[in-house]
Amino acid sequence: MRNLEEVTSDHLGAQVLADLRAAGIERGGPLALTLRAGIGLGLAAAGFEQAIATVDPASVVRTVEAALRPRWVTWSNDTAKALIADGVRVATCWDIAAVHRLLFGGWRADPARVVAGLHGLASSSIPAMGQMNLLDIAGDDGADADDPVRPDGHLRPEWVAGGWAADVTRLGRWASAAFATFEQQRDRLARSDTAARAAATARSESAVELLCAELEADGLPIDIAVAEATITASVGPRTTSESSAEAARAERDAAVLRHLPASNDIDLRNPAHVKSLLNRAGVDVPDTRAWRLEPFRAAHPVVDALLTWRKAERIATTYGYSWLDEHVGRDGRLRGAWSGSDGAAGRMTAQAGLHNLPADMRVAVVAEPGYVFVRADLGQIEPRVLAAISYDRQFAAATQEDDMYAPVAARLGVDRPVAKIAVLAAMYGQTSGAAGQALRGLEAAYPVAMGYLRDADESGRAGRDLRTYGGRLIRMWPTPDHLDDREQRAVANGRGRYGRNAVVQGAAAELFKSWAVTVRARTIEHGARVVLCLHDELLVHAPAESAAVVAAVLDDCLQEAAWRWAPDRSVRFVADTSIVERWSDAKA
DNA sequence: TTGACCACGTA
DNA sequence: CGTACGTGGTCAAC
Repeated sequence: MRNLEEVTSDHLGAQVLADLRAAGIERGGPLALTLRAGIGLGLAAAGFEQAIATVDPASVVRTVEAALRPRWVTWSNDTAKALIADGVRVATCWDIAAVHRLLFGGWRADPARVVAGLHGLASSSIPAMGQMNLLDIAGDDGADADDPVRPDGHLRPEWVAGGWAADVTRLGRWASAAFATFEQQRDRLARSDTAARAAATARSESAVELLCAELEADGLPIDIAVAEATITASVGPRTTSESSAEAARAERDAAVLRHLPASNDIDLRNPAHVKSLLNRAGVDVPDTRAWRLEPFRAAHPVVDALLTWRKAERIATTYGYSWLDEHVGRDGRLRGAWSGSDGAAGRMTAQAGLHNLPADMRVAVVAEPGYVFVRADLGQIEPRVLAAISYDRQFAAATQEDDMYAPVAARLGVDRPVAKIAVLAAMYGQTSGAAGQALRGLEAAYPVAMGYLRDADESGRAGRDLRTYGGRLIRMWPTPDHLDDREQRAVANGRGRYGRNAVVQGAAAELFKSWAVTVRARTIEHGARVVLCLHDELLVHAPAESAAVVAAVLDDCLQEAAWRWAPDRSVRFVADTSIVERWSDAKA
C-alpha cells in the first residue's frame, strides 16, 4: 500500500530522470544541485537547466542518485546537510567551497568570494547588500536581474543573501551559476603545474565535505552515565543552584589557598594573581603554565595543589556538566560542527571538544550495544609523507621498516630518540634543544628531503606562497611596516617555520583525508560509519559481527588512498588498527 | 559587547 | 626561537 504522495514523488523522480537522460547527462557525471526544503530544487549541467517544484526535493535527489550516481556540484555542504536531514546521503560531489580553499588558500569560501577569485576580482570589491542593491532587483544597471551574475563578473548581492532561494526558477539559475563555477574551477585545476594530483585532491576534499556533514549529523557515541561519573570524580556532583555551585568552587579553591596564609584575596583564575601567589611561595616563573610549574612540584606544596586544581577546573569549565548538557544529545551522541579544512595547511577541525577531548574522558566514548569501534591511526605519518613528497629515495627506503626511526638512527650513528628528535626538529623548524648535531647528520644522509624542507623554509621567509603536494595554496603574510631589524627577522623566521611545517602537515592531511573518504565509501556496505577523524586517527562505529572485515578494509583503504595520493610505491604507510568497545581501550 | 591575552586540551 | 586547532577564563577598551 503506497500513499499518494509517494506515488507522485516517484513519478516526478522518473520524469526528472528521463529529462536528464534526454539531456545526455551520463552516470557519474557532474550535475549541479541547489535545493530549498518545501519549495523545490534546481539542476544544471552543460547546456541544461531545470527548476523543479516539489515539497520533497530530497526524494528527487534520492531517485537520481540511485539511477545516475552523479558527481553533485554544490556551492557548499549546506546542501548535503539539508539532504541528510531528509534522510538522503549521496556518494560523491564537487564541493565548490572546498575546491576554492584548495585553489586560493584561506578558509572563507562563500559564493561571492569564490566567483570573485575565479574572475581575478579583489574580494574587497565584492558588492555588499544595501539600499542600492535592493534597487538592483529591478535591474537598474540595465542588465537582467534574473541573472545571478552581474556584468562586472560579481554575483548579485541580493542573490547571495538568500534571493537564490526566493522561488523555484531562481533555484535553477543558481544551479547554472554553480555549474559554470565548477567548470571554471576544473579548468583552473587542469592548468595547474600538478594538474592530475590537484584534480584528485579536489575530488577527495569534496568527499570530505560530505563526510563532515555526516559526522555532524551522526555524532560520536558517548555513554552518558560514564561521562557523568568521570566528571563527578573530578569536580563533585552536579550542583542544583547558583549558590551551591559557588560553594563548590570556593571549596576547590580552598584546597589550594590553605597552603598559604592570608591568601583569601587571591583569584586562582587570574594568572597575575597566581604568579604573585607563587612568588610568595618562593617560586619565581615568567608565566604560570603547567609545564613550567612541573619542576617546582616538590618545591612547595601549593604548586602541586595548584596543578591538581587546574586539571579539575578544566573539567569543571570546559568538559563538565554544561558541556555534556549542551553537546551530548539524549541519544548519547556528542555532536559538533566539522570543517573539512582549516585556514592554514588544510587539516580537519571540529567543535564541541571533539578534537581536544581530554584523555580521561575517552572512557566515556563507548560503542552502542551490538557495535564496536574499529580504531586505526597512521604510524609516523609526517616523516613518511616527507619521504613521498620530496622523492628522497634514501628516506623512502627507511619507510619500509615499521619503525622508520630505527634505520635513520643506524645511518646517522645515533640513538633512536636522538634520530627522532632530529627528524621532528627538521620538519617543525625547532632550533632550540639538543638536535643540532643530529640535524647536520640528517642533512648529509637525506639531502633531498632536507632540501625540500629548506626550500619551504626559504619561501616562507621571503613571503612567497607555497603549495602542498596535493595542490593546496599556503598563503604567506606580509611583514608589517615599522618593525626594527630584530622584529623583521622574527616575522621571517616565523614564516619559515610555518612554511616548513605546512608542506608536511598539509600533505599528511591530504593523505589522511583521502584515507578517511575511502573508508567512508568502502565500509557503508558493512553497516559501519566513520564517527571521528583526528588528524591521523580514525574511529569507525561498526556492527560487532563485521568488526574483523571492517578492520581489514581500513588497511586496504590506506593502501588504496596512498596509491591514489602518491602513485610512487617506494614509500610505505602503516596503520595500527584495533577493535575496541571503548576508545580508551585502544591507546597502548 | 568585543578583542587581547593566558592557559590547556588534542594531533 | 615547533605548528595547528577550539574552548573558557580575566581584563581592558569600547
